[in-house]
Amino acid sequence: MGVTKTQVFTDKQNRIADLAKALAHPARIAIIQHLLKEKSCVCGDLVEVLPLAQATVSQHLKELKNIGILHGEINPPRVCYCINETVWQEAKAIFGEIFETEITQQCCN
Amino acid sequence: MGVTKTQVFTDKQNRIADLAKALAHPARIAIIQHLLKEKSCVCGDLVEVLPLAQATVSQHLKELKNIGILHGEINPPRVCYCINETVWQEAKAIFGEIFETEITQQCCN
DNA sequence: AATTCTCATCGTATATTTACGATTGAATCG
DNA sequence: CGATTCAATCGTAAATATACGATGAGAATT
Repeated sequence: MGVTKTQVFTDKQNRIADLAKALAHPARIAIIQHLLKEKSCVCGDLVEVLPLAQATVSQHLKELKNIGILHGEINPPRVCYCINETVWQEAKAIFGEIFETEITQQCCN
Repeated sequence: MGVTKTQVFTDKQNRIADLAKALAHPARIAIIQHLLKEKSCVCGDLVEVLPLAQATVSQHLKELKNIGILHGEINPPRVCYCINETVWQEAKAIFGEIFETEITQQCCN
């Protein structure tokens, strides 16, 4: 995309947007769903589950790691991924806060 | 970005990703927050609130309209925007479902 | 009819995203 | 040591996103 003018928004707005961006791809949703459901969280398993090349899966994992949602643990010769509970709770709270708002106003009357 | 291979993912995974993508920019978060908080939802008000050009705001509004989160009501010479409660509830349910999952497994032990 | 107001759209420059093959790095196995 | 395995990274092509000035469309006002 182009350059997002992050500096003109609040830290919180930027954080919400970043967390949402991490969820803004079906492959990453699939990765998260898999990690929530299965015990196995080895990278190779994800490559089998997802119909994407290994390099692409690795790239998606990197994004999820960068935002903090996942962390990987090297367990040679494999790498085990799991959800970072702290960030997961943060995301849960942030989205929960947004959606808890009741839509009171009937706009445009 | 590149081409997302949407056809290899489930409809639900794609829908979640699309809704997340709508939230994946601080300007759109700011727009939604404003619409949740204020009564006024006229486009011009948003242009004043956001430190972005009118064309840019209009573009963000269009994206939120496309995904269904907002709808606009022409009220000459203004356009009044409001949150589409149906889609809002859908998003609330979808994200709620994801985050309600308990993280049981202590991965990589 | 001309002006003004509000907002959408066009055109465009630039940056980022997605995807994949190829390669590299690290560690185990034979 | 050489071969193999697993995963990250590199390099790259193509598509998409962001931002903004300029222009266009529609309606009310002067």
